[in-house]
Amino acid sequence: MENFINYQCDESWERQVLISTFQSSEVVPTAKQRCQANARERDRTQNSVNTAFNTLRLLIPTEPPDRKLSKIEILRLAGSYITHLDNQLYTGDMEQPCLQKDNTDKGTNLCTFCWSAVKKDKPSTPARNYYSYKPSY
DNA sequence: TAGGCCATCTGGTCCT
DNA sequence: AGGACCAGATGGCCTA
Repeated sequence: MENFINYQCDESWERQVLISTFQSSEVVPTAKQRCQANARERDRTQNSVNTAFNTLRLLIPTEPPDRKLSKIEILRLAGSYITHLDNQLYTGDMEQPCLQKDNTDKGTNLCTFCWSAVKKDKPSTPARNYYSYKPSY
């Protein structure tokens, strides 16, 4: 019969708790390393991934500015916003709303950020009034 | 209550 | 060998 020690992470998930003792020299480090890896992965997700999402979120203009966005919304809107800025950079006209091809490739639509500026009925400065959020990507 | 979103765990792969 | 990164699975929470 194999012998091993049965560990579980404690309630704070920071350390191993000895549940029961058996005999096996192989299982012990594996369980401890697993909890350590879990902790590293939590830290990476919270401190690295989520911080990156939060940083990116701050660069996306919305109305209201603190509007809650999901992660997929952040990614999609960031892409749309980059396209919007690229269009304005390409035309060199910050006053003229930029156009984007729609998904069906059958025509063009006003881009999300210019659309938002128009919707706010402040056409004089569209480049600075794209803070409304329309959930179309 | 179903669906969306998220945090966490887990095992695999890659890198140092 | 150990850590970083990644993707899949799972369960909890929230909202329409």
